[in-house]
Amino acid sequence: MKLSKKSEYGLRALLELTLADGTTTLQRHQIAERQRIPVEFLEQILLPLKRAGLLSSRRGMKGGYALIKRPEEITVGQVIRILDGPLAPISCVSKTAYQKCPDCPYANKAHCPVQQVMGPVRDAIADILDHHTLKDFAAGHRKGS
Amino acid sequence: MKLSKKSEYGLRALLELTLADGTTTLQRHQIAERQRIPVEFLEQILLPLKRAGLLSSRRGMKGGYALIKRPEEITVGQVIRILDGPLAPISCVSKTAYQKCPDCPYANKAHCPVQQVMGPVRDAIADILDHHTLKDFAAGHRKGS
DNA sequence: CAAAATCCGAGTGAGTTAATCAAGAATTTG
DNA sequence: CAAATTCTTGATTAACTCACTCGGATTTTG
Repeated sequence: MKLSKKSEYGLRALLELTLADGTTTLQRHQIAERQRIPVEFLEQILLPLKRAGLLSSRRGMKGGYALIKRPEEITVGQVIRILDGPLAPISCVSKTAYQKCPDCPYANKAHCPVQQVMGPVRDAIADILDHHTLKDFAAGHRKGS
Repeated sequence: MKLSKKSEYGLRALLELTLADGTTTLQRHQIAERQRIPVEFLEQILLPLKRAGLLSSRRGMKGGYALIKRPEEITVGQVIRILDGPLAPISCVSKTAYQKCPDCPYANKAHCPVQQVMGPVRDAIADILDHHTLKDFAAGHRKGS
């Protein structure tokens, strides 16, 4: 039940980009400094987010990254799925990537006790993360500083 | 966000013990066979559960394991905490094992965006797992077979 | 005492995580 | 055009975790 550094950094990076949204693009090292993320690691986080269509990038001297979508259109769940894969705590209750447990003795899904507990857990997690957008994320932050 | 094999096996093992509750004690290999768990691995799962006071054991020829508490007194959350540690997806939102993230730039807990999202996630997970007992676990199973 | 069972610590191989490095391609500035 | 800056991409790595595995000690029964 753990959130990876990758996802954590990814969310914090997107937060920085949200705060700058519309005004400027941000460069790797700016994001990295502000959020204390190792630059080279950040690099490999921004790439999949770009490929997923969340942000754009420009190379060269005045390059950098910027959000493509609006903050209220990007959910935390989306980001975590891109960086870390399915939200489900066990693959047999995943909706986006269902997979039978190889050694599970319960042929019938409905009768597997693990699924009966973990199904609702998956739904609860997804429900929160898929309804929490970058906008909310940034809002909480602004209130603080 | 993943449930370990250890916890999964632990829950399945406790299910077997619940089904046998009152009638007999079960031995490692019986549990292992019925739930298709490697015996030696099962061993190191049952031990901490014993130390936590969930079950008793007897050594020697007519030995085995049995539940100490009643199934409705043991929650899934408890079991997972014993075997895998805190439920929280990130230590800074854990209630049983809070720890500041070493590199988090947000001094004030209330203003950290990560905590604002993950706090509710932790609560939702704990709420489900701490209200789901072994009795429920076994009930779903019985209905099936 | 011998057989059968749990107890317990240590070890191991594969895989994942969190970075790090280096070479390359695009873009802008002078 | 050349140099500087920045993103792009793939490879590599060190540390750690996961899922077992093993060997030996202890306890109980027959």
